[in-house]
Amino acid sequence: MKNISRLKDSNLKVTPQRLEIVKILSTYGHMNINSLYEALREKFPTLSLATIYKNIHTMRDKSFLSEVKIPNQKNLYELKKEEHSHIVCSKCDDIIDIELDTSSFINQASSISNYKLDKSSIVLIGICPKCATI
Amino acid sequence: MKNISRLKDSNLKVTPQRLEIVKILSTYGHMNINSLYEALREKFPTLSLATIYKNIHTMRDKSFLSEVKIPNQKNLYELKKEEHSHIVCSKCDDIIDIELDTSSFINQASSISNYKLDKSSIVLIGICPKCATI
DNA sequence: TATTTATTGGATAATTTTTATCCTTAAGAG
DNA sequence: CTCTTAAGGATAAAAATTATCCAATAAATA
Repeated sequence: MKNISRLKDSNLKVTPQRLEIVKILSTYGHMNINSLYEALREKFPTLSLATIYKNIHTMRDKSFLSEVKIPNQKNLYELKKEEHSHIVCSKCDDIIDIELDTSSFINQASSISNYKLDKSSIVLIGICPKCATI
Repeated sequence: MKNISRLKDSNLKVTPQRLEIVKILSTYGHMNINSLYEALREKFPTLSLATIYKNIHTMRDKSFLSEVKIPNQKNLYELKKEEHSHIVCSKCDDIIDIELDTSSFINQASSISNYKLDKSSIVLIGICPKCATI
């Protein structure tokens, strides 16, 4: 199965708990510690909170997942993929990924600041189509 | 004094502690709870941690300051000003403000996502000029 | 396949961070 | 100047995170 090799590729031992973390995160996209915990407990009722923290940390250290910081929300975690930005609805808090061309933006910032920029953490905030109709 | 009227304009009672918070934040720009606490204790050795949390919250609620989330850092707080982005050095963690033209960027994102976007939280990460020379 | 080693998971304690409570003090309206 | 309301300090309580210990297990290797 694909998730198994994904874990192995990152030098992470394959355990049922870890596979479930991957499964849940690929289903829901972004989750904070608590919702991840609750989702995991459905399959593993005895799973310890410490297990989540430990896994989140090792997975983050091995760049298997990344931490996402959204204004007014707890830290979220998502499976690593190509660099992308996030759009969040200020009404329903729904988050989507979006791939944007940031090059002109980063060039602009580089020349103004003289920093050598290589990464970005971009969150755009607004109203999603659903909430807009309500 | 200017800081007094700034507080009053936001319907915040003017206290010595609050004035010092404004002074420190306008000096250092961005601070997390702990460094703010330590800085405040120099002038008010008996200042309680609760005082900071209470003030940070009411000031945030009244849009007197804003919370800034930077990858791999604790929440930071800065005095409210025009919308701007942040650039952070991944070596020395130094943060600077930068005003960028985000309009084309936001337009791009709006048309792709169908969200009505009105705010952004943008952090660009790289190496600052100082660290680049070392 | 069996054995061994190193890592992981679970339980729990310890720390750290944040929030709540209570009472005294002080800002500022009237 | 007096009064009302909010703020500050001390502290407890709660929530979040990290650390520790040991049994269980993944997976390397014999």
